[in-house]
Amino acid sequence: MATIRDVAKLADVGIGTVSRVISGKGSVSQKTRNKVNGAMAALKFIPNSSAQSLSSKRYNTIGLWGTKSSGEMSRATLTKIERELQPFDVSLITTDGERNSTNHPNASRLSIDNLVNKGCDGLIIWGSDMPDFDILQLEKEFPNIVLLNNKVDAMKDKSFTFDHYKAGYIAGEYLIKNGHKDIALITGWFDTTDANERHNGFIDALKDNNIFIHDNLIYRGDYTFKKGFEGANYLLNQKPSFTALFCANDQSAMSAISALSSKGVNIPNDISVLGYDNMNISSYTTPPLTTINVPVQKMAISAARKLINLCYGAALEVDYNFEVELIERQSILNLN
Amino acid sequence: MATIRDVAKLADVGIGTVSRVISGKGSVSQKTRNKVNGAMAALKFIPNSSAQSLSSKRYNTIGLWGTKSSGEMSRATLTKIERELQPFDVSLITTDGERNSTNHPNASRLSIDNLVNKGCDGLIIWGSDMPDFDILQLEKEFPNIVLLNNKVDAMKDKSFTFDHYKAGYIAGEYLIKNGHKDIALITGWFDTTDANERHNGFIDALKDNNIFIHDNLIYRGDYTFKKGFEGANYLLNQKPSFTALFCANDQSAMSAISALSSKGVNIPNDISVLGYDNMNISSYTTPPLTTINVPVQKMAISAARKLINLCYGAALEVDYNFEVELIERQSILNLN
DNA sequence: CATTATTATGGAACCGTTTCCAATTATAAA
DNA sequence: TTTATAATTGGAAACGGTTCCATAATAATG
Repeated sequence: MATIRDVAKLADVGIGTVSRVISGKGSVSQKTRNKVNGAMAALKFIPNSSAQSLSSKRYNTIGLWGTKSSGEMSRATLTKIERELQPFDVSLITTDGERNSTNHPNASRLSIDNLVNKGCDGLIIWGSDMPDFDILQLEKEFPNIVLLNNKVDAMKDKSFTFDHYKAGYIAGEYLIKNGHKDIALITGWFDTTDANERHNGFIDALKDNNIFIHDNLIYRGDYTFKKGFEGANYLLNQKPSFTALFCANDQSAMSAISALSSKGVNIPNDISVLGYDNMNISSYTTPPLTTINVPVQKMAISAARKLINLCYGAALEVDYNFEVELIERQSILNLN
Repeated sequence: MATIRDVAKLADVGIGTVSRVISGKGSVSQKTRNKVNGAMAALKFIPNSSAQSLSSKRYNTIGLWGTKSSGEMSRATLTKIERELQPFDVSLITTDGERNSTNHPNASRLSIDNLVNKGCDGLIIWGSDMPDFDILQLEKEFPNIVLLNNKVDAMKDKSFTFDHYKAGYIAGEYLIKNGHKDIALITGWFDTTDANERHNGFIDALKDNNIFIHDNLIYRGDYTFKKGFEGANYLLNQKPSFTALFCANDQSAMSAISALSSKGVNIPNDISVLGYDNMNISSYTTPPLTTINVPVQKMAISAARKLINLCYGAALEVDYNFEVELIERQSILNLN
């Protein structure tokens, strides 16, 4: 591997000059620049990134921290983020982060420290698996962080999320508007603010219309296909019966549809199903799923841009307003 | 940030000793070791990774190269790989790689070089989007590479894939065994050996039973939901009619089912659908999809292990035999 | 043409490790 | 006790860049 000194020797200039040509900073005459570029090409010179980082304290890398439960952490979204970073020659390190637990009360912070110590200029924290307190603490020590699909009030300009309460409310309203009164629920976990707000929004919408969900008709799921399937089977055996089912995400909705259909239930004629997320699959369930569109990818893009801004100072357009929207397809029957 | 010299001073030892304590290599008396550990803790010392890489030429990072078309490059598989790396304190850099095209005849190689120059000890190349010739060339310059879901004959010990031909053959045989003679196809792209072998295996199985697919019943897809949907609609309007449809992957199968169902076609009574991949979703389509299980995650794990072995010498158990298996669910009708 | 401001340039010093060798100390053998 | 051997230890040199400062070359000014 050729070093900057080899290049300097071949081009018959000083190492400082070579460095200036590489970085584009400082002034170099056109003539010398050409010489240097020629030498670099001849030697197939590639700057050593460790040496660059060591002396410049810039890593050209950003970290992404998220846990399994950020299930939406789909490859597609990662790709969107990578695309934003590419023009700045920044790459992405991903982690399979850990959330805190009783055994490991510090797990999330530790897995983040690992990432940071690896050397990254900034961090995207995906999802709400890290307690607000820890986030604020982290930000003090390492300010280049950005939250994706989570919000901390003291960090408004670094939070990229949308109104989960409103989303839940819209979902509830929609079912009511379509004449449903007997409603069942397959929930997700309740350990994130997101999940709670969404749930509250939904319940409030019903409440505002004097509709209440019977306890028997709430099934505690976990966003997986599996629980959606089991949940639907469970609910089918409950009293009272119901005409509409709201699922915490599209995955559970899809598997719920599958479970119901296999029991001879027709969707939406017998039971309507409403999803949440608007994943790719949801256009292709049978029948196509009516769901709430969550603009994850847009949020991801803005989060990435904000982080680039924080880390490298580039002034990029960043959006903070992400609208939730109900996507009507064919899994809801209008009872009116 | 404390440096190794700060630690040395506080512990009243030489920097070499500190380094030896950090790496665990070389001999240090227990007494000194304790002193040093104490000093490191007191100073919250964290070794600077750039400096380590610069002087040791070890990056503790491996790169993953794959393109969009490696659609299976799901988050779940990434996580499996990360899990294998974690014990070695190695992290994963992902790229949204580019395949070669007429405009960019060297795109794949360039995007790989970018990754390598970033500093990684090894590389996983996912899918068959890079021409064999380029792979062999790359291996000469950078031998720490491993192929996932692809095979190059001269690199048997670095190739982690399974017999795509056999998989295709099994698929074909299964349809025949179930009495199907009028068969339609939604294919993927044909620009990878995988895809071709799978296709050939399927066709050969039919051929061996004197069954031939009518040209009208082959729809050229691209593994997306979209094309699966369009393909199914297209095929429905073709003559001759068919009783079974084989899709190049589960995504197209799922959307094909959706398209067919929405036209009033009953699966499997009117038309049977066979998928390929055994993705998570395929248990939860309506009806659940019969499909070919492709052991991507197992392959990924072994690929990661082999790479760790190449890069860091650790002797890990590595598997090269990945069995394909037909998963019977409810999307195929037995006509016999 | 002399003087001043501006642009170019070379290279030492530094970033924070690892590695190696020489020197020292401890241990075992004689 | 002496000598040979092994275990520890310190620190210079090296890894390959960036940065800054002193100096040289060039351009602008009066």
